[in-house]
Amino acid sequence: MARKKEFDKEEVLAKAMNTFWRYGYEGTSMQLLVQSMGINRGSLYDTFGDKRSLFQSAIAHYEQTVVEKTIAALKMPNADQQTIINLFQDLVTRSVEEQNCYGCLITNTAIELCPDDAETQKRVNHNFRCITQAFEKALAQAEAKGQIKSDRDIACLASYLTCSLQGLRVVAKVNRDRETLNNIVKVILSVLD
Amino acid sequence: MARKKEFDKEEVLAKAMNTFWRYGYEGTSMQLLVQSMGINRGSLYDTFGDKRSLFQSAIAHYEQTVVEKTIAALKMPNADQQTIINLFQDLVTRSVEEQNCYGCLITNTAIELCPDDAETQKRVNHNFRCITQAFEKALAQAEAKGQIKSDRDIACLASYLTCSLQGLRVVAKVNRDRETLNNIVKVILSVLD
DNA sequence: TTTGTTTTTGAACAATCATTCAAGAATATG
DNA sequence: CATATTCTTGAATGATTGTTCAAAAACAAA
Repeated sequence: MARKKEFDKEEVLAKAMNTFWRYGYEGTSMQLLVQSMGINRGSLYDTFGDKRSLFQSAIAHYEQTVVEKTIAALKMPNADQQTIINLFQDLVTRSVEEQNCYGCLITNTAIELCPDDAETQKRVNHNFRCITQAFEKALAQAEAKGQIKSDRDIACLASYLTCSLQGLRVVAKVNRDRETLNNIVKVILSVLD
Repeated sequence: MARKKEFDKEEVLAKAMNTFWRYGYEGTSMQLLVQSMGINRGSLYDTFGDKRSLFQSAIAHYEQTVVEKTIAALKMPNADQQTIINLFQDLVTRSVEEQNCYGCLITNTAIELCPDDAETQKRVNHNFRCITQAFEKALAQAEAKGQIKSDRDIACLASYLTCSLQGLRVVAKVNRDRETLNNIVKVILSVLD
């Protein structure tokens, strides 16, 4: 009964996500978004609301795609200690090899907008809990397999791994030397022995 | 032979530092700086140059004051394992108790401006190395006292502690629950046993 | 084809951005 | 006191900020 949208909503949202990922919230102007998303100003506001709303949508999309993909292996029934090791080693590899290393959108957002923006803080917090829970699942299975001593507190270990992940993302922003990052990961993971 | 400055340069620089600390680089406008520093626009530009220059000065001042104060204990001749433990526990206490918790200016800057801004990246990198070196010194003395096994690689442990510090600052931005942070610190420090 | 609805378009908005500059005020030296 | 130098002041700059809106275009149903 009316005109059709000329663009795919999810597709342009992914582009907005990448722009925010690259330049941060304050560093991304609506003009830049118009260019990177490839749609008109009006269409942008009509579809996604104002800048803040678009950013929230972009974060949500990041959680559903990038984060979900990263922790998918941890949620598998066969996840164990090796899965955790792989996750950290993959992060090092990606940090070193990818030319455009923007870090993690969630980490970046935590630093830039929290704790001033309560809604965003809630979102980031929820995301950290999701990651921690995924670690818990893998850790529990690792313990069942006898890879981890049964007297260890799995919840604490999981929070620790999430924290270590954030630390690595900060360090990798300024130092992308493979050996340095590998050495750090070795020590991080030595806790699991 | 001329008029005197009506303000103390270091004093107003400290105010600028606090503003950047609170709002980030992009989030801080020159208007806000004029207000928070309490000097006129012209005086600001005349004394500190443009926004970017002022920011560099502010970071340098942060390193010389806040960071230096934090790692001073690690550099003492009697520094050892307990000194490291205290540093992490103090960070938790401050994160939980201080109403205005802006995190660490260096961490915030690493996330916001690196790796796009090469000069800033260099500066942050240098700062991380300073912290790591301070950890190394304390670790070496801890090893000499027999608090740490002699087969551990102290350089790796030091990089790891710096990384963990960054991770904690990210987590503390969104979760200021004392127990959670304490549990993470316990695991972080368990590496030193 | 006409009508009703939605999307696209691009100009326009006021507000804020970083930066500049000329004029006035203050101080130290001659 | 006169002069030279520096600092302060506040208005003004043009560019960019996020946001709005009316008109044109496209489509589906009548």
